[in-house]
Amino acid sequence: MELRHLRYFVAVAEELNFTRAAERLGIGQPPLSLQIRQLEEELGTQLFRRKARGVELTPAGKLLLEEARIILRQVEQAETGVRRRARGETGRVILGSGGATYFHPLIPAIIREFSVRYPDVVLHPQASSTALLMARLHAGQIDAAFVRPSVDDSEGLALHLLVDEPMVMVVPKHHPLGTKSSAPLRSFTNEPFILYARELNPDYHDRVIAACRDAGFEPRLGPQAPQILPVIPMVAAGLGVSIVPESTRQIRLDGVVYLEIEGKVPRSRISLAHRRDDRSAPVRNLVAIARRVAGGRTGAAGEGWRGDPRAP
Amino acid sequence: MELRHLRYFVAVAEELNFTRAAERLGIGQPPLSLQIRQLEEELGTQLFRRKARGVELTPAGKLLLEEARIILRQVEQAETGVRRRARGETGRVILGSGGATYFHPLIPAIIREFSVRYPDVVLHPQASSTALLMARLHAGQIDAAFVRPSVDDSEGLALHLLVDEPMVMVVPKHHPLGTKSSAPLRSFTNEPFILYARELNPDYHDRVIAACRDAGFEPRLGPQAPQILPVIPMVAAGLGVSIVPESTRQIRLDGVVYLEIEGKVPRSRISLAHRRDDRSAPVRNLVAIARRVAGGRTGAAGEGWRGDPRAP
DNA sequence: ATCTTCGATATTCGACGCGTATGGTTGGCT
DNA sequence: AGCCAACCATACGCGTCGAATATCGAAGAT
Repeated sequence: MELRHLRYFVAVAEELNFTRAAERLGIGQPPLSLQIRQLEEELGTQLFRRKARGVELTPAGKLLLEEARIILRQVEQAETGVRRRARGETGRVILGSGGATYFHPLIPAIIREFSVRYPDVVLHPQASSTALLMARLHAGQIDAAFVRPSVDDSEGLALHLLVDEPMVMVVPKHHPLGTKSSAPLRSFTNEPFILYARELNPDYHDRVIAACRDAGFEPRLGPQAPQILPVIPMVAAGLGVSIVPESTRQIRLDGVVYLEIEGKVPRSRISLAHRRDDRSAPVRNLVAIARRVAGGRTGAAGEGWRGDPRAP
Repeated sequence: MELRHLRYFVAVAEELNFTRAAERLGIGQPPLSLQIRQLEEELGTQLFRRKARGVELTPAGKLLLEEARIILRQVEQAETGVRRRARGETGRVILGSGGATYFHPLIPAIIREFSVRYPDVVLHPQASSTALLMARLHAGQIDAAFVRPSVDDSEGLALHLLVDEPMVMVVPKHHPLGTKSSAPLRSFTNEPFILYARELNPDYHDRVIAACRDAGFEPRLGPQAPQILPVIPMVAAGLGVSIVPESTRQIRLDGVVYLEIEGKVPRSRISLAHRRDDRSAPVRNLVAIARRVAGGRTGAAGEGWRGDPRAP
């Protein structure tokens, strides 16, 4: 049996007239008669009772009409379903977010935009550390992730630069610098410097150290934080000072003060990472939307997420 | 899209190898490749990712695999469903029963046998009077009925004789005849004779009267009963005497006594009636089973349902 | 580097679905 | 009663499409 048989059968069953059904199908009446006859022979039973004026359905024909309609509808739904899946309009994206990237307004904006454009793609957000996310990406456990990457192209992963934001100093409220709104980085000489654990993101760690050396001092290492985010409450607790991406200023924790860095400003990038060989349409769409929402800010020397307080 | 595409697709998706799938389908590999390509073009997307060693499903392919399996299963079920319906193994029969026919053991035996043989045919039993059942048959409200018919072939209805049973006399317990086990019909001379209303089954009525005249007397008409069945309690109530089909002896009502008729014994027939133009398979099957269960008793001069107490 | 595996391509053949022409039956109209 | 119109079945030629055979090409495996 082929779908043609069912399509023809439904047409005849609805018209109860071979000639009209054939016209509706855009074929001649004789081939239609033949196809119906074939169907009847294959099923071993009459489907229509041929009367002088048109035809009528036999009980078996009535049953087949119900079934055929269901099948044809299902085929149609399968077609559009597959097409939509291919366009990335349905499906699932497990989306990681690390390094406190979700505090940058661009990230929720991207996610919001994607959800609006692709409401039938189920997003599974997952917050973790950049290093863990990279590993899970490789392992196929997640599909994409917002990260502050160490290298621009780790094996097999594609990275799309979205943000390049300046970092800011963060000190306890009652720190001598607490009344200022900016300071040179070297003000941190001899201050206990809270850092993101090196194992989890060597690049970030090293860039911070390098920034200090650039500013002319060797940071006095204080306690380590497992992620960027916990650095803030640790500073609030008076365990030391640190520098963090400007977007974490969103965390208006009582007890901490953010200062813009005078002089050469270290910067931190946010990229969207996914497997390079992942041709999945939803991920492609996510990347496209991310780049679009990031807009002009995607350049290698991209701006911060707002009025760029960068040094000359 | 045709079912062929789906069948081929599922084979490839299951084997993940065009060559093996083609073997399984009993076709060559090149045509299989072509059909899959056609399907992909129609859907506007790749369904397989061709790798050096075999192929793998794309996300759209995975979705289509699920859908295709469902569709193919549904097509199969539709086929077998239609075949079964055509054989009368599924469906519905509205089955009337009139004239107290259901007290003849053959009737429940037929119904039981039919239910066992065709467990998926839903039987809707309906007890009524013979005349009403005939009308409903004509109107298509019921499909078949056990009746004690007046004529052997009313317009458009086919009748299959199942039973030809003797009638017996029924008298109140304290009637002078109440101690006997048989009597001549003329013992009813001058007794009030309870009869089934003539309008509802003229034939039955007339045959009873004729039997009395044969026996040499004119029955003295007593009260009328709307159906055969209520005759028995009316006799028990002392309203008169009557004759009833032997099978109603099953009703062992306190206060009535049944007597075999000596001499020429009037008889009553049970037939299975259905519309002559009704080719519905379940009805055909019901007729076949009824004739089989009725066995040798179907002859025009068929026996009673047990040891035939017929006059010579 | 060579061989093997496996899918793609090219070409021919055959079957089947479709169109045109025609026949046959039945119900309705005059 | 007879003719006509409606409508399905049959007959036959044509074109398309699906399948088989032969061959190629790419990518792992040894």
